[in-house]
Amino acid sequence: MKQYVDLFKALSDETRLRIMVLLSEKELCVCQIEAALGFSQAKISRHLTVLRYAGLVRDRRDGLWIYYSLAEPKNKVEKNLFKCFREFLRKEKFFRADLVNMKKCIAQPLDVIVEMVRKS
Amino acid sequence: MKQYVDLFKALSDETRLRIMVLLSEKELCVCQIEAALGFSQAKISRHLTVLRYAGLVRDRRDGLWIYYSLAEPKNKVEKNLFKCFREFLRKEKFFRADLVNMKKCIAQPLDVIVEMVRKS
DNA sequence: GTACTATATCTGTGTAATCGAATATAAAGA
DNA sequence: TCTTTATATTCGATTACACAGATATAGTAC
Repeated sequence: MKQYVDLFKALSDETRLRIMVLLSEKELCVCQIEAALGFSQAKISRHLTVLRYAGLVRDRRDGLWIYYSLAEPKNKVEKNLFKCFREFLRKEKFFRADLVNMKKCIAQPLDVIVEMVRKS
Repeated sequence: MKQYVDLFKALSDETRLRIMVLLSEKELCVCQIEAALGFSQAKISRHLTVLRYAGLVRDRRDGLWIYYSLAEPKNKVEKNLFKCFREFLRKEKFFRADLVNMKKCIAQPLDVIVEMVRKS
């Protein structure tokens, strides 16, 4: 029971929904998500922790960079939700805008992205 | 965007999840939900208001009694979620227990249910 | 009209979630 | 070892949510 409540609670926040749509497209490192959404490092990191705790995403370290991606769905509800992200939510205009912005960001190397984010 | 956040927020509470599973089985009036879950009238009513505001349920008045049922899904995400309730969540043991209890309750006439609920 | 009843809403209170700003951690390179 | 850097966590303040108990509303019956 708590498992499902936590699942929906993790998704009941705008920032986390936007992160989930981005990750359903592609594995991303924290600074790339930061740049794509234009939020502070602390904010992104905190929300990633919530998603990780709910078992929706997993992380992989590569030196200083930490990459996040969608986790394997643990049940049929999660499987269906992931399908919703990949097939339906990404088509909504606000999420499309995030994806376009993300594509633009990740075209640049990581250290350039970080510098860009720090500036603003 | 807010539409989807509200959708998941409405589902991120144990009482509301349990109500949704009950309603995905059958239209029910407030006192029947009250009896099936064993919560106070005010608590059930408050949560039904949240679900109604999120557009997940609709109500129908019949004299003094007000019946609730699942609303028509407004998009593919809702459609998929309703399918999750009907096909997957109802098979989990805690939700099964609610359904069994609900069946037992609704076998009695409404006024008997109300009397029963008031006693405890 | 009054009395009654099923449901909705308000009020006050405790708890949990979110935020920005500051600080801590862990890996890399010198 | 010392410095730098990407990410995580803590702190204090604010806001949102859930609850019980009391009250209001809207229908029924007389």
